[in-house]
Amino acid sequence: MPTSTVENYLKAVLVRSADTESVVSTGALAEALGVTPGTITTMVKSLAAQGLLEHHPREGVRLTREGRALAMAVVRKHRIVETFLVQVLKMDWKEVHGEAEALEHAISERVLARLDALLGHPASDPHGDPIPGAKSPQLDPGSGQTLATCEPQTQLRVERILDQSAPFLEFIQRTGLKPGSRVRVRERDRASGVVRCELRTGEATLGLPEAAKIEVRAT
Amino acid sequence: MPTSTVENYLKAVLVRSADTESVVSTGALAEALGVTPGTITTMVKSLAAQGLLEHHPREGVRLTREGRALAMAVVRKHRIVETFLVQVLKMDWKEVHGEAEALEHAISERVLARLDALLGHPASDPHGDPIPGAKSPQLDPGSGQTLATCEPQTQLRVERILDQSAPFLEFIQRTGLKPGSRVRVRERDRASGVVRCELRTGEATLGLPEAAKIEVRAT
DNA sequence: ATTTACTTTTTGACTACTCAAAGTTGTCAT
DNA sequence: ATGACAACTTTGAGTAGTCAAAAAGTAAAT
Ligand SMILES: [Mn+2]
Ligand SMILES: [Mn+2]
Ligand SMILES: [Mn+2]
Ligand SMILES: [Mn+2]
Repeated sequence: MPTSTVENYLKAVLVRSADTESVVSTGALAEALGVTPGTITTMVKSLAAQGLLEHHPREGVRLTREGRALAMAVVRKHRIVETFLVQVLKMDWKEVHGEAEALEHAISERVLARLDALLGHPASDPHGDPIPGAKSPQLDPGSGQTLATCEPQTQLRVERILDQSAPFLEFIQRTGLKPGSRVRVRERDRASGVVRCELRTGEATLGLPEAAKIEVRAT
Repeated sequence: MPTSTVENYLKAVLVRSADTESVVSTGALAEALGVTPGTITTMVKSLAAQGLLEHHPREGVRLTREGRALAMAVVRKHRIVETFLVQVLKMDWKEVHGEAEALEHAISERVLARLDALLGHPASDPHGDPIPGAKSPQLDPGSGQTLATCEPQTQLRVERILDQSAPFLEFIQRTGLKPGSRVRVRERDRASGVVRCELRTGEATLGLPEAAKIEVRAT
């Protein structure tokens, strides 16, 4: 069985890989995992020796099929656990990430299947991130549209929150925006970078960089 | 934060300590934890250095207040998780122990409190083992009566299953006996060691050693 | 073609946990 | 007392994961 360290490393590579071709730099992994660059190099060589990824020295790292499958299973656990914590245990969706970070390594396939059934086989987690299927292990296409790039005045639905840092989740919680919310961009000022949105419960004002972190889809 | 290894060691000491006075032998711990005796000696010295237990060389080991509190918290998590797995996820009560063995180290106090509330603050787990309270951290008094020692012909209630090995759980599952079951001992043959019990759904026959592993209380 | 700055890798060291095998010690039967 | 034996501890070694600091490579700026 892979250790939780190994699972965390592979997951970090997965969520930072745009496509199957691209490599992820060791520096980015060091940053993401909160360890020194030397540690990444050491670990990456060990993971490569185990056939979980390819190390292209001074270039970066790419998952093998096996490594990707393992990482995807971890992501699936993480997102189902988050969904459970929010929907069943009624926890705040801005505090579940940390809990899931530990639980994703302790949940067996058997328990996972039960949770998934209890939740009605959800397609996305509380942040709007897609849950890779049990059999169809594929990751997010993503509409690519955000509040910063969408057509103004059209009816939109918030799909997912791209930035899941604590301060940003805190911020949008106050605006009332969350996955599933209906919104329409009222006005977007190129110069000042202000985006004003109308939503069911009132109005929200955010800056352009913030608007870019909220993925939407036309309805 | 203590590692899960430390938590498992302390828990193993706790559940093998009759009272606060008695010591647990390192050999018993090696057996229980599935490691060599030398490993226990090494770890025990390290735990003693951390103030979690006292090591009396060649005698045994005793938890400190701090070590006992930590171990009790782990037992509480273990038993609440088991209860959750059975009551909410409808898992088989003979397969939840292994799952809880891992989850007990990954559940935060916050999640624990939510689970506890969801379950209605249960007093005992699916095997009948008492759940130490959040504030009143105390462990099982236990009636001490078993199907092997109780008064025959009286109305009894199964309190807990003392032997939780897979084969025994498998066995009593077939008999229909489980915590909460009503039973009456019909006949107990000293010579052959056969104990015949009457229960709601029929009759169960077990050997004396098996009967000793089922704790009951008069109703 | 050098220099500079930045990233990545290497090296040496340390903690936590574990085992196999050798060494001790306490107890109990002679 | 004297062994003999079982239980326990010590020793030496190995894996996994980590860091600090030194070394090496890359690429852009001069
Ligand atoms: Mn994790
Ligand atoms: Mn999420
Ligand atoms: Mn455990
Ligand atoms: Mn139990």
